[in-house]
Amino acid sequence: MDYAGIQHGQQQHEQVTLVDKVEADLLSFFNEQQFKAGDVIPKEVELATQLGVSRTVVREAMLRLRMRGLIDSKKKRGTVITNPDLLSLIEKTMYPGILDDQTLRDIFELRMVLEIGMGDLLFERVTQADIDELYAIVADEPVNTEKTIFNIDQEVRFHGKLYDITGNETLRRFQRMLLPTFKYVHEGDIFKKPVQHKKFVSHRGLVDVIQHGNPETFRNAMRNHFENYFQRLF
Amino acid sequence: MDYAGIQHGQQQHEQVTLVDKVEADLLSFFNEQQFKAGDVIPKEVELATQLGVSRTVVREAMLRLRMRGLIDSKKKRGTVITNPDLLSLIEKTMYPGILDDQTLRDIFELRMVLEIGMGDLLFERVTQADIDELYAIVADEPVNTEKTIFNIDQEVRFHGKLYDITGNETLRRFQRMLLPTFKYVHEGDIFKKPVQHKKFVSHRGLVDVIQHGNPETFRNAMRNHFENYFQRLF
DNA sequence: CAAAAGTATTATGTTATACTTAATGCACAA
DNA sequence: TTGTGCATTAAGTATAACATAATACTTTTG
Repeated sequence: MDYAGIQHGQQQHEQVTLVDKVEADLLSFFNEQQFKAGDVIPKEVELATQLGVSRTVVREAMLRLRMRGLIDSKKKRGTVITNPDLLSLIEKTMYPGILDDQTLRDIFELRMVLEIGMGDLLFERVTQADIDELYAIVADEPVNTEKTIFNIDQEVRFHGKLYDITGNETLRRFQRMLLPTFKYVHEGDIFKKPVQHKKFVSHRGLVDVIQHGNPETFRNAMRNHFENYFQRLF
Repeated sequence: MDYAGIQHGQQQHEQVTLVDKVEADLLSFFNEQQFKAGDVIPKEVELATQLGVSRTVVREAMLRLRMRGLIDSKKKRGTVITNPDLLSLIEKTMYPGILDDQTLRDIFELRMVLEIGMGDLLFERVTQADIDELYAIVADEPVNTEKTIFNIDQEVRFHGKLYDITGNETLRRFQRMLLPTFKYVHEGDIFKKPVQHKKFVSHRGLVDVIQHGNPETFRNAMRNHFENYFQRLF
């Protein structure tokens, strides 16, 4: 594993700027002072003079911290430490227009990996009410003809419910985060050939497996459900 | 799904600041102009006058974009569009001290979901060289006694290699991102009972499956490999 | 005397300007 | 042709001043 040369931050050209240093300084300072959520930190000018830099630099560094959800600033009250919200940040970045095709493809794969692998969580936490809801969702679907019209909203509703059932909030956040890319993939031309919307295992089939099967049969069913995507990707 | 009230950005107090607007403006501008990686964007002063704001505001907005890996600035050359670096940002924020226990538990589950679900990618892209390398890694491991000493570095090497094999860069980044939490989980007391380090399926067993099995048998083997974790979580 | 209205203060948000630094390109010399 | 050096350019940094909004304080008024 060659991690050398990986640019970890925002500065791809080795330019360790003053703001970078101040950002790190502030972080270690907060750590030293054992600041916890809600605590007010010194005002910008104080930090600036104390660190021997201009207020501009301090502001830019704090802007980054604020962006990472580490602090929150209000007008007169000053700036306070907050609990970081890990994923909200990526959620914003994750809009597909700016992602290159390879990353989109990666994300699409990632989605399938998640849904195939979630079997155990699903079976551990699913309730009969959940299953009923899933049946209700698939009941809305058009009759299972050979090639049903692909309905993206149905798709999202169904698979979204699966994520809900896992009870894993982080997982659900990830799904919400990846969601925008799916529509894009379906509408775009990531796949060479158009996606066949004939499902090997239908949504209804998956619910049946959840009702009567076990994690292992679910994994296989979900894998089969994704068959045409896999064929296109590989 | 109730998305109302979700605080999406960095400004928790509804203060939509000028920088926020300019940030969004710049993004849509880049999108309009169909900028792709490598393209140079107008210089700060131009953008400032064009948008009718001060250079400072433009700079702060661009600082955020740079932080998100969307642009990269050099001294004379100006600022260019780059492929967004989705995850490096979180990687930095993801240090476990600030995550609550539930999130840590969620992340741990997520890891297992990923590794169980990655079977198909693995088999599609694994080479004999990869398998040899995996065998080399497990060869370093202590002899498989009933309760082997749990070696976190071995663990990381082995499972990290699996992520590498998938050839999915996004997936690998996720792993690197989640990595710090694993050590924390093992050292901390997330689990009620101490983790039994006896593996149901050993690392060597997994390699054997990769050599001779298929995605389905791999998923089951990996599930089994995680058995003691599952027992502890559920 | 207490509640409301108004005023002062304060810390962040924003603007403007000037200076510093490093990379690029061009010109001139070897 | 090659290489050195200077001018130029655009980002990085610094400073000062004003705008804005939230808080604290004071005054008015019932």
